[in-house]
Amino acid sequence: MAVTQSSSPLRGAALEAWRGYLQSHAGIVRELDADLIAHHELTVRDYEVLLYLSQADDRQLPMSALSERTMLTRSGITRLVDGLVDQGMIERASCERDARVSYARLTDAGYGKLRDAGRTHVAGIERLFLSHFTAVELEQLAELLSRLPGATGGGQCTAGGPAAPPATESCSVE
Amino acid sequence: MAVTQSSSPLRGAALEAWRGYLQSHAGIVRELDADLIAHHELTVRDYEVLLYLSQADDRQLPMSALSERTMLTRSGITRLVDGLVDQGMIERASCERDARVSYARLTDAGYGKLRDAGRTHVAGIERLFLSHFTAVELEQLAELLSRLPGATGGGQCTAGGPAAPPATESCSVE
DNA sequence: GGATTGTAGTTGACAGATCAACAGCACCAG
DNA sequence: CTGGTGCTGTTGATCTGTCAACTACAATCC
Repeated sequence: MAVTQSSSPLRGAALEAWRGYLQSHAGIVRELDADLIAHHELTVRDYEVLLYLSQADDRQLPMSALSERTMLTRSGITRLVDGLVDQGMIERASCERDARVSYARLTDAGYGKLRDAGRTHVAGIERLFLSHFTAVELEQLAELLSRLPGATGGGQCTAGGPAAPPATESCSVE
Repeated sequence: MAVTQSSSPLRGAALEAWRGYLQSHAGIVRELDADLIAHHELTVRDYEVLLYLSQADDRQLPMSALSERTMLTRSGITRLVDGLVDQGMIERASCERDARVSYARLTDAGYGKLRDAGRTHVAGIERLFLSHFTAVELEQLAELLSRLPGATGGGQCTAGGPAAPPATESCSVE
């Protein structure tokens, strides 16, 4: 389990890897957020939600599915979606089969906004993250990061709803 | 520059790498935080601040130096430090040479708390992050992540204060 | 010296997210 | 069909951190 020396200080590559992991994340997310807000009045979180919806069947997803994908709390998602509903990008819909679930559905306006913002966002990701690596390195990185907790699969929708994840995902609307 | 195709959707390894990066970070930090709070009533941020102070000369650092290292705003650091002062882990000190700067100095109580919490925290980092990689892989990872913005060097103290970073850093008090 | 410019830190107002508690519904056991 | 258990989503209270504005001081230029 490699936890035998758990009380020894972190050293060398281990420390660098960990620090790099933490600090780069903070810096990149902050800048992506600033970019998206400046150009589209949209948060990275907002964008993420719109994106997930755009990839789902009928462009809708139960709240809890959004919660899992975004790593937010259910209550966090409720409030985030509230905001997007106020802006007209999302509308709520009820589920016929299970009256507990409430779908968040992407509106046409939301889809349009997502397309616009997507250009900015993908450009940002490439500039701040992808452009620093070669294709081979990206594969290495993907493989390494996939072993970490939370990164596995992304989590399916546990509700019996029709929210089967599409086979090929993308990070901007195509 | 590799930004020529900036409007194309992210695919394959690029997408996996990026998703893994985001999701693993959220999951790991959340769990580390829960661990530390449960066992020591301390946030990861709190821990980070105490750690940086413990590594500095005289166990003190100007607020802005803390701000750079933690990737927090100056105002964020003010409030975080306020909390740690209330808990008696940090005390404020003024600078003789520059009346604008205010040092945060680690108290003995804070140092003790840091030592205790360090065991939990390092164990958590090893369990959630390090244990998934070999030594060679950690070197690769460190090298790859070091290219990302925000991960470079960690930033020195811009104030003329005596806060020269130590040559060998560690991630827990030794 | 005196004015200008820039830096360090704090504060008020606010956004973002969490936790705990709750209401409504599904489902299984009896 | 009735009761218990568990899941979904929302709400109130709270916390954390940001932004913008401000004070106080330093440094530079005239």
